[in-house]
Amino acid sequence: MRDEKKVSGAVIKRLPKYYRYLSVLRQMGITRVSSNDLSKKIEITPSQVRQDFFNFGSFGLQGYGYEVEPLMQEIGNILGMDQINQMIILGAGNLGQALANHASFEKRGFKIVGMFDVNPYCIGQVVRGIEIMHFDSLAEFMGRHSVDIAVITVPREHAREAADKAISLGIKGIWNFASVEFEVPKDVAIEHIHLSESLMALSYKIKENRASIR
Amino acid sequence: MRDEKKVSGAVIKRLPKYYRYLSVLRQMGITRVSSNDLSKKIEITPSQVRQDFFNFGSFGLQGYGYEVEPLMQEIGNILGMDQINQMIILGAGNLGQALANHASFEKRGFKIVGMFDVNPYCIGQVVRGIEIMHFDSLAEFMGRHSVDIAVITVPREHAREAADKAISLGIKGIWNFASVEFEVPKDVAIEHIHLSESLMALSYKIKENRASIR
DNA sequence: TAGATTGTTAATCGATTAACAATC
DNA sequence: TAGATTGTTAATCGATTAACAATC
Repeated sequence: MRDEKKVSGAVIKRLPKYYRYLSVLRQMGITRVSSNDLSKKIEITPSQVRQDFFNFGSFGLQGYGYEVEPLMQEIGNILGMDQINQMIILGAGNLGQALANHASFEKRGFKIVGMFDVNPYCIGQVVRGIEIMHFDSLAEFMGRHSVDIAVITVPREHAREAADKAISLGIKGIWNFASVEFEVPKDVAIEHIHLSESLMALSYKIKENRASIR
Repeated sequence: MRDEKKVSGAVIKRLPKYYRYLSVLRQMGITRVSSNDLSKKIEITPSQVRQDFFNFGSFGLQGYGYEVEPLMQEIGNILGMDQINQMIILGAGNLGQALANHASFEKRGFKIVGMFDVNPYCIGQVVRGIEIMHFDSLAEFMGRHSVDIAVITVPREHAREAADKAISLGIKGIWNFASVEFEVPKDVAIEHIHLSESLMALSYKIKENRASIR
């Protein structure tokens, strides 16, 4: 890994795309790929593919291209797919349960180990083998388990509180679905899924398309 | 609106953030805000706030700042919040139902008018007042209703098929939750929510944090 | 070897930031 | 009027693209 200079967010956002497409190629039995092939699928230039990889080392062979399997492995390692991330879901409502049922996360090494809520109605229910526990037992649970990621699917007004609690208990990353932005300590990673922002951007694009037709 | 030159995606992504923060200010009864105030909350520079608005016109008053209410109105209009977008949900599984239950979309003018699936078990069920219909009746339904947006929450392998169907029936925008990327005609807008990509980016950040601690 | 394609440096482009005149 | 803050142009920075030598 080229040390020191930090890799830009734009590059990181593309890595999973490479990873996904490489897994498709592998499934198709294709063992070799060029930066040109990759670039077409991800809709960027071949230059950028090579520039992106260059941030982390050299994974190809001049005059030949890249071996699919080892390249996928390398990118996977960069992304941390070589280790399992244990997750808890804070907020076992519709969205929380939908995420718990999303089998493909587990295939990628993201394992849900607990779900928490305050609603007495859903506590004790079992979703995909995971029992929904009361939020009050979170501290005790995290004492017994090594949890890496907290998924925040509680209502907006409780999001910060849930995140703060998880952080104080030593969480490493937060995957936030509540439409609030909050600050976290530098050593806690955070990714936001802002559904309504995405929807508003879509609305903008639709409006723009309508305007350009007229 | 400054015509001709297309507004960059980065700007569009920030508009909903301004909009959201303005709605918070309004709720707090604050009527006036400066680019400096706004910039602190969105974590950008005051320059960028003004530059962003400059793409669309001038909404402020020199020496004074911006009136919260009218500014929010303007940004809302740019984003198309002045009209209602009718949505259908294709795929009434956990995620589809979670989105249907997400009340805040409707407050922003995104109205779910139908849900579709192929699973006989869920067809006929009613979620938040919306009956789940069979996918086969989609064409007939869209003939009777004016639908703007299709939300794709079917499994990955059926995503393209569902999108193609909706496009052929005249959909204006696609909100895609399936982890596949597909091409759509230029006059169809699309926004992707790539959950596993976000999760992988989170994994990267966590790994990076761990590395920098050592 | 000849052809191909990477790794890597240099050039370009676009987005962000700075500066400041306009003006409330 | 004096002070403040926008609107807008110019400077800077970073990311993307191009180019090409290295080399398989």
